Amino acid sequence: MIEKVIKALKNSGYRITPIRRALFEILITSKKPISVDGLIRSLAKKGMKPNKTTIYRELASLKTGGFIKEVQFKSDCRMYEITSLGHHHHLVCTKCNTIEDVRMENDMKQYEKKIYKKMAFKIFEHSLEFFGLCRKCQ
Amino acid sequence: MIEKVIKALKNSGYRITPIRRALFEILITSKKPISVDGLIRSLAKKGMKPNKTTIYRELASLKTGGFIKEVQFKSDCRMYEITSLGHHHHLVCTKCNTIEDVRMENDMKQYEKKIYKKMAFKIFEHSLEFFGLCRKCQ
DNA sequence: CTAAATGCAAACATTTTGCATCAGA
DNA sequence: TCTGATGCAAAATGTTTGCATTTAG
Repeated sequence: MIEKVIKALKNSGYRITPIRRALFEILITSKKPISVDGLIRSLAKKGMKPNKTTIYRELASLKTGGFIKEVQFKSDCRMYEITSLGHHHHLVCTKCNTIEDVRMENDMKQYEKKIYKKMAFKIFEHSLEFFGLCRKCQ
Repeated sequence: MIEKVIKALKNSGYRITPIRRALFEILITSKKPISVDGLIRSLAKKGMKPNKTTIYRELASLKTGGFIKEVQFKSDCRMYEITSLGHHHHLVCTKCNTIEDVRMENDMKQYEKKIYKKMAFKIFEHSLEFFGLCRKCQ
């Protein structure tokens, strides 16, 4: 998994620096959106203390390259997830703040078609987040 | 419409100041989410030049009171809309940045039930935004 | 009259920019 | 070697706080 991403990065002209490799290890194993501070904490656990600026620049670059996706829940800070996890939605627990992914089979396709017919708005992308209580917090 | 809201505000103990009244006039006629800067621009057109702090405090207070709702699209700044418009979703044009509202009949209820069965996650709220091109920009 | 609303300055948090140095390929 | 990556300081942006003054009811 990680080596596949590394290869794709190389093909896109990115250099494989220790920080960048570590970032992807974190994003891949995290499996859920993670904030800049979360990334920096995870990097610290790996013994790396990169500058915040580096992380911001890195995330901007990887976003442009299509390797990561930015998501935003309510007023909270921006979070990032790796795109290779595929399209999905988020379950945000309003008590413990954990985030779970959820995949819906036929997704929103029929809704999007309906909307196009009704409003002539051509949809390319959507974001759907659910807020509530996770199993533990109920 | 505006007088109905004013009455509700009074009942909740809010004072009806010129700024507050103007804010609601703007939120009601706008019919779509509007940013702090947008609000300040609209107020300026009405000849009012309130401090930004006032607007932030006002929005925080009205949000707590349940009169307005905060929405956030991608990396863009926070936007606000009046809650009395009812639950709906947004169509965000990625070219001209205009926002349209869209209402979906049976909404997401069946999805939310499915998710509860599958993941034991109890949903209270959701936010759904579509990104694409509006009629004019296609 | 009195608590709520406002303005102003300053603090705070997050993100971005400029520039010099470093290092992957 | 040479350009992309990094660190550091400073700036820019968006939002909040403390405190004195004003004002709606």
